[in-house]
Order: sequence, then structure tokens, then C-alpha cells
Amino acid sequence: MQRTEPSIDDPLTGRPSTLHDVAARVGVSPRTVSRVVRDEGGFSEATRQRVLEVVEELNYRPNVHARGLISGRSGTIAFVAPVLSDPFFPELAEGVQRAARAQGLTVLFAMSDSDPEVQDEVLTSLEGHRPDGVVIFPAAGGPAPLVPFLDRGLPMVIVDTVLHHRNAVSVCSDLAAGAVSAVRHLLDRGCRQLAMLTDFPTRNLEQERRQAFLATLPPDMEPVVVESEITLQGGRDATADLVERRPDVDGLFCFNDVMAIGAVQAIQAAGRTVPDDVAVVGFDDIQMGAVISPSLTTVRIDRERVGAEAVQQVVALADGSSTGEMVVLPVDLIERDSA
Amino acid sequence: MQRTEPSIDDPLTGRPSTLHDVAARVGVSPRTVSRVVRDEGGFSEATRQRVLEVVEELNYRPNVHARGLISGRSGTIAFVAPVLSDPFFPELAEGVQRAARAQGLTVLFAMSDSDPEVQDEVLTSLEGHRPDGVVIFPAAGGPAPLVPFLDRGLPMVIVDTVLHHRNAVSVCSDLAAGAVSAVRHLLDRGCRQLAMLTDFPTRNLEQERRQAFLATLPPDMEPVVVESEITLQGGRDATADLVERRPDVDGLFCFNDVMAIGAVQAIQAAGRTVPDDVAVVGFDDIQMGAVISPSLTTVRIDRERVGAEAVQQVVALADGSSTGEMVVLPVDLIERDSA
DNA sequence: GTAAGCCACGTCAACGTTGACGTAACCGCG
DNA sequence: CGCGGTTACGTCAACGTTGACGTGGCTTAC
Repeated sequence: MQRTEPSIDDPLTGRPSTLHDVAARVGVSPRTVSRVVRDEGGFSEATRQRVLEVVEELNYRPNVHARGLISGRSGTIAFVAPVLSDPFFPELAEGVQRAARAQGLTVLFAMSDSDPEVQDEVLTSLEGHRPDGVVIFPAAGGPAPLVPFLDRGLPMVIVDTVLHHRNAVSVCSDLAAGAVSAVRHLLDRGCRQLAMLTDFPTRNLEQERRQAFLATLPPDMEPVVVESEITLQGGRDATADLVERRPDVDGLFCFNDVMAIGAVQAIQAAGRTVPDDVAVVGFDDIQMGAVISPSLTTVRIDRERVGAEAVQQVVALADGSSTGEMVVLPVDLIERDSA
Repeated sequence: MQRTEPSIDDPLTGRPSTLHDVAARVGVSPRTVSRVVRDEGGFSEATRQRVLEVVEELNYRPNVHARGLISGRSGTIAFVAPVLSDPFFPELAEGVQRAARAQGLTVLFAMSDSDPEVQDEVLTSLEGHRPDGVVIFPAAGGPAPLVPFLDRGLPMVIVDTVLHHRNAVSVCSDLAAGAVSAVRHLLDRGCRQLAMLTDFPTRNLEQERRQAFLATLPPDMEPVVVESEITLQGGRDATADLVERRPDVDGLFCFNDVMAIGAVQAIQAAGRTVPDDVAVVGFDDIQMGAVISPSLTTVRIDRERVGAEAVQQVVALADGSSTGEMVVLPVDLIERDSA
């Protein structure tokens, strides 16, 4: 009732084959098979060939649980993102996954729903899997909840957020530089009154953009900042409000592309045009930005590269060869039609 | 040089604590701690409390490798998607991840790049992790390459593709019904000549939509089908070609939303309007579809639900309680502005 | 009073692999 | 010819946990 017919994992034994199975078939000890499989040396060419033949024949796969148990290294890294519905994260995940595969690592994936409590549960459960390291984009509220895990010796790479800890490395995009180039671009094209549409100031990666925005404004320009949820709807609502309250605003720098697209829609819905009445610059460079009309001028973050760098750093952290606690990657202004 | 200061995983021993550590501190045997942690029964209330206190104090986390080694169950399921850049997959992944978490399972994530060879490598490497099951959206070329893994006893849930195998269950959306309702919708709104923009017929999930399209056309309407890569650019190019060759086409049913958005752009670029000159219906209901102008009429696939269903099926498959080899989930026509 | 039964533990082996160490055979060299 | 060194293995224990089984003490029933 519980089990149907037994599965035929292995041609001979009816379960996944082990070093013992291979060894028995070849006529050597399991230790020798292990040596061949891991290419440790200390075996003859003839033995090597026989072993690899039988490995193939029996579809032997090293059991990572047994390996992890003895070596303390699981060959996995965990990737924790708040969500995947924001297009920022799938591309980051792709970068992580590809780089991990290139290193022979497998990725454990988890979501925090951007909720610190869920994040805590998820990390606690991941600890049981003894990942060699974690790449995480922290949930709302910042990186403080990660500290206990770091203290316990879990190496973490924190994306786009700075945290000083012996077991942490931050991999960040140069958000400030991006903000500066966005503002310069708006000023260069002749905007007289800029505004920034941004998240609530709960995260330090918000602060960075906001402060760069404020610092780059000409001294005589009034700083206008509107805050909203970082969603399409949030961008739409806040911008609808803004165009009514401040019709003089003719340049809008947005926290990210999702908000920027909402902003463009709200501006158009108010009967004004982009970029002629209001120029809009986003941040991230998500696919959708290139597709909407007018196509979105934005600051590109190379998420694939961020993911790859994060994996490299987490591996370094795990084997103790890590140097430095922070990596900053460049961003690019992509000029399209919205500004 | 290799290791910096040792990490302080555990307040006492300097490494992650084990059943032994907890047991020693409480003054019972590891077996009793195990009983409490797994809530097996066979211990007194006083013991339970002491054990749980110390578990908390030492941050004990059951080592899943040791568990997996002895029980044969790893508490993980693997999720394999071709890519994440197509917005279809992140939402599927979200559904899988959430359902897995609800079941106490951890997700191993891998990408096949839609390449059967990569898929094979990835699955081979995953086999070493002894996942309890796999949820996979097969790479281009269909599900045939999965058979050896299934034969070896790896339970798999195959999304949107049918494969008959003792260790496989298919979880599919009702693509045919979706295609029928899309075509009916186009006919109802008065289209005189329909066309379908689709993938090359390599996958059986392509066939299903195409055949439903052809079967639903009125007998006197000429069947027009154009094939292209299922990308934005593919949709754009094929449609640019189509509007020129067949200016009589006034209704276009697309394989998916990404292609449909490309099609809308091509139609507009040709100086014609959507939906008045050509009505367009997509498939999937990706976020972007609601944002472009005109917003996209489409057939919605509830990917979150597909993912959740897939997890349920893979769990059933893994514990041998699976019944039936196929689940079909409904789809919905979402009427917006493009048709 | 004693057999039967249960409760709350403990003991032991096993899961599959690898680190540490042992060893037999052979080689070259003085 | 004997000695040191190398090559190609084998042996054994350990990683952390759980399944199977054992046990002493207490309760209950006749």
C-alpha cells in the first residue's frame, strides 16, 4: 500500500549503488574506488579504467550526504531572495545558479517574502542543511537579523546591503554613482525641477540613492522626494499625487524600474507626456523597461554579474581565503526614450 | 592561512552542536534527545522541557545529512527550470518554493538553459543529493531524456508535458481549453481571418495549443500559422513578416505573452492598430502584459497553483501514495484591451 | 504474590564516505 | 644483498543520526 513496486535505481541491487557495489564488481576496496572517483591518485591506469567503467555501468553517484557528514562541506550554497516576482531577483538567481554550477556547487533556494520572521525561519531550516555559504538579499528591515547566523559561523554574502561582520561580505552595486549619473542626465537634458520617487527609508540601500540624489541637485533647486511602496501601483499612486501637487516637476528619478513604469503611466494618465513634460529615469534595467512606450531610460545593474560575484565571494568566505568585506560593482546609465 | 579564526558555531564546542552535545548537557542519551526533537513520544514532560531548553541554548539543528544517510530521505526536492528570465518560471518557482516550505521541504534549484545536455548534467549532479523528488519543466526537445533518471527511481513531476512512466506524474495546464477560448473570443469579436504565432513544433505542449487552434477555426477559414523563436524578438520579426504577407489577418493568437507583446509592437510599427486592425491574444498572463499599451488580452495560467500542485504530486510520488499519472489545471481568459 | 504490561529510557549498529594509517610488492642504488 | 623509497592498494574509525532492540522500575490484575 505504501510502496508500489520497488524502483530499480541500480541494475543490480535495486537501490542507488555505492562505493561498495562498485568495489565489489571491480574487485578492489571501496577506498580505491573513492580514490579514482575523486581523482586522488594512488591507483594504476588499469584500475582507473575498470573502476570508471563500472561506475558508468552501475550509474554510481557519490552520496553528498555521506560526503558532507565526514568532510563538513555539503557542496551547496543557499540563495535567499525576498521574492521572485520582482524581475530583479530572477536574474540575480540566474547569475548565482550559473556561477554555482561552474564551481560544482548546488543551490538551495528559499524565499523570505521580504518578512524578517519568515527569513529567520528559512535560515534556521537552511542551517540544518549545512550549506557552505549563503547568498542573501535581506528582507525588509535590513541585515540585523542575520547577525546570529553569522555569529554561529554561517558565511554569508549580503547583496546590496552593507554589514560588517567577520563572516560576511557585501556585494553591492554602485547605487550612489548610478543616482548621480541619473540626476546629471536629467539636468543635462534641461530639467528645471527634479523629484525623486523612492521607497520608505527603511533600508540603507534606499538611503544611498536618496542621499546621492540630494547631494547632486544644484544648490538652488528645491529637493522634492515622494515615498511609496516599491510596486507598480505604489509608483502610479504617488506620481498621480505628485503631478497634481507639483506641476512644475519636469524630471523624475525613481528608486527602481517597476516604480518608474508606474510613474510613466500616471503621468500619461494625467494627460501629460513623457519625456517632454516630465522626463523619467528608472533604476535596475528590467526587461519590461525596454518594451513600454516610451522605452525607459534607466540605470542598469548587471544582476548576472552581481550573482556571479556573490558566489565567488561566498566560496572565498567558506574556505577562509576571503579578503576584504565589500565588493562594489559598477552600474551603467542606459539612455532610451523616457529621458 | 587557510582558516582565519575558528567560527563559534556553538557557544561551547566551537562547531555546530549535535545530539551528543545536547544529551551530555541534559544528562540523557542522544537517543532520547532525538526522540524529543522528532516528537516521537516515550519521554517524560520534564525531560522534554529540559531537552528543548538546551536545544535552544545550544542552537541545535538536526543535521540533514546524517538524517538523509540513514533514512534515505533528504527532505529536499529539486526544481529544474529552463531559465528564469522568462517571467513564467519565477512565478512557478515561487509556487514550488512556498508549497515546499509548507511541507517542511527545502528546494534545490537548477537551470537547464533549455539545453538537453545541460539538463542531463544538472540532473546527474542532483542525483548525488538524493532529492526526494524533482519538479521539472523539460528542456527543449521534450521529456525523453528524463527517462533514464526515472528508470533509476527518481520521482519526477513534469510540468506542462505528458510522459507516461511509473515514476512520473504530469501537471499540466489545460492548454487546449485555453486555446479554444482564445480563438472563440477572437471570432466572437468579429475577426474574419485568424492566425497563430507559435513555437516550432518540437514540444508536445506546442502541439496541444496548435491543434486546438486549428480545430476551433471555422471550416471555411484558411489556417494560418507562423513559427518563430518564443522570444520578444522572435514575435516581432515573425509578425512584421506576417502583416506584410497577410494584410487580411485581423486576429492573432500567440503561443505566449512574450511573443504576443512582440507581435503588438510589430503591428504598431507597421502603422496598424491593436485591436482595431489586428486583435491579439496572448498566453500565460505575465505582469508585463497588463502594463503595455494596449494591455494584453490573454489566457491566464495560475503558475503559483501549478507549482503548489507539482509539489503535492511529487511528495505523493515519493512516498508511494501517488494515484494517477496526470493532473490538469484550468486556465482563464483574461479580457483586456488588445482583443 | 506474581505475571503481564507499560513507560522511559539506554545500547548498538548501520547509513556511505573519507582521513589517517598500515603494508606488500617492487625498484633502484651503493 | 640489503636498505630506503615509491606505488598501489587495504583497513579502520569516524561523521551525526535513527531503527531495532534491550532493560529496569513501576503499575495493574487476578
